[in-house]
Amino acid sequence: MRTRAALTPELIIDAASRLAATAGADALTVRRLGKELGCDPTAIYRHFRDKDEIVLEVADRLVAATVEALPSDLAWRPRLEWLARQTVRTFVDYPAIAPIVALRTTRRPGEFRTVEAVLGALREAGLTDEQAAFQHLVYSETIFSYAAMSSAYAALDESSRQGDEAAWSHEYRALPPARYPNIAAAAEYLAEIDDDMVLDGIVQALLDRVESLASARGDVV
Amino acid sequence: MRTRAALTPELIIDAASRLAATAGADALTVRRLGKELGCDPTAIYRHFRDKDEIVLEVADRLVAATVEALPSDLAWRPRLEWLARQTVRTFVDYPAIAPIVALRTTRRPGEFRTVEAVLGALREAGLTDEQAAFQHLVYSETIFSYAAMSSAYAALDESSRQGDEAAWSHEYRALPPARYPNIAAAAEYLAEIDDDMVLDGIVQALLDRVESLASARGDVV
DNA sequence: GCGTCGTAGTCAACGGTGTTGACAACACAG
DNA sequence: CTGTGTTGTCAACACCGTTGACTACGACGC
Repeated sequence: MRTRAALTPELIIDAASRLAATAGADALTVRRLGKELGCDPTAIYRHFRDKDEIVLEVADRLVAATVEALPSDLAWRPRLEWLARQTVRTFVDYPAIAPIVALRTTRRPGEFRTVEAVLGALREAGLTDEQAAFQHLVYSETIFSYAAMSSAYAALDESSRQGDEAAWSHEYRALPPARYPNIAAAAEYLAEIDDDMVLDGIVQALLDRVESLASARGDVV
Repeated sequence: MRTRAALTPELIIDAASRLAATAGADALTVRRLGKELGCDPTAIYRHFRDKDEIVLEVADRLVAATVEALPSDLAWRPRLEWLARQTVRTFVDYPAIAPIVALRTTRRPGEFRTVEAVLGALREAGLTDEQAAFQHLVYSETIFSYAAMSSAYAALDESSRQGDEAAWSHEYRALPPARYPNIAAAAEYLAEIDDDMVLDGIVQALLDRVESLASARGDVV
């Protein structure tokens, strides 16, 4: 049974990436990985200590691909806007690894380069090194968490998602206005807001704050 | 075996809440729930269709308790700041249900009252109904995602968490400055930023934006 | 060329998860 | 007193990540 090419970390990560790209947050399992590679599932443990290590590797690959595609000819603000949108898109496309990327530090090249890029944009905006360090964390934790949540939401089964959307368009409108006056006033608008608009709103708030910090500093100097 | 009080949805949710309050994201399992109640795990399925329904119920109870504790004598801005902090705290205390609350609409009383409270604060700030609807989503999605991520992070095993903290204080400082000039400039500050500060930074950015929208509107009128 | 040795793959198994279907025991209505 | 329907029990299913024993292979020293 030596016809198949020998297993390598490279091959395993490739297969894991393919699985993670398929729908469903639980698409990436060791048993499926074995089937995809045409070997016994436990053979994988000869090359990786545990599943976590595989997921971190796939994660960093995605992060690296994202920052690599970052257009360098943009000003700092559209650059960070692009990065936020692309991050959410990548997370939604790879639901199996999204939660891991969001809360773990991979400590791998892709992450280093992303941190470097974000810090660069913030310093370009005119922040001090200390401000840049802080706003970097504010920006990336916010975007990462939001992307992870979007991803998890997109990976929900159809029925749960439909229920959630119906809530905004129907149930919230049907609440008694006497007890919920604010909802009554806002209900007609709530149903029309989609995810992209919310992300835009978040990014705008974060980057407005960066601009105001930068200009305040500019005034002092 | 009828000495034990008969099972009710109420009793089950109580037990589930107790389990969810213990450490670990996977503290709440059907089998443990059975043990806690002193009955066979599958008896629970006589009262709830599946585990998801239980988790949603526990989740809404927490949301309700949070909004109930909201001090009403605060101005709109400190009120939203309090709500954000308390939400994160609750999520961290109940790691088992945090991811669910963050991305699902529970469509239950606790959620309604929270939405009502946030919308009320935003309208008080001076936003139009449409702006309030939009900023409500921006605020709550951001806070919920961030809280869910904090919760998941807090529920990590000690070793992973230590690795992550060591990354900021050691590995990022050890990167070659030639290739990572921005990280080199910011490294000394990165290690000193803690989670509370980041949350403050996020909330500040969001609410500054609300204020600027409100004052822009005030100018026009 | 032969023996040895480490390693990569296989296999069975463990303990865990949510969930289902058959069965029994009870409370209650007629 | 006899159904009847609800409620708890039990065994089982199909998964999950992971471990330990076993085996077959390639490479190396002599």
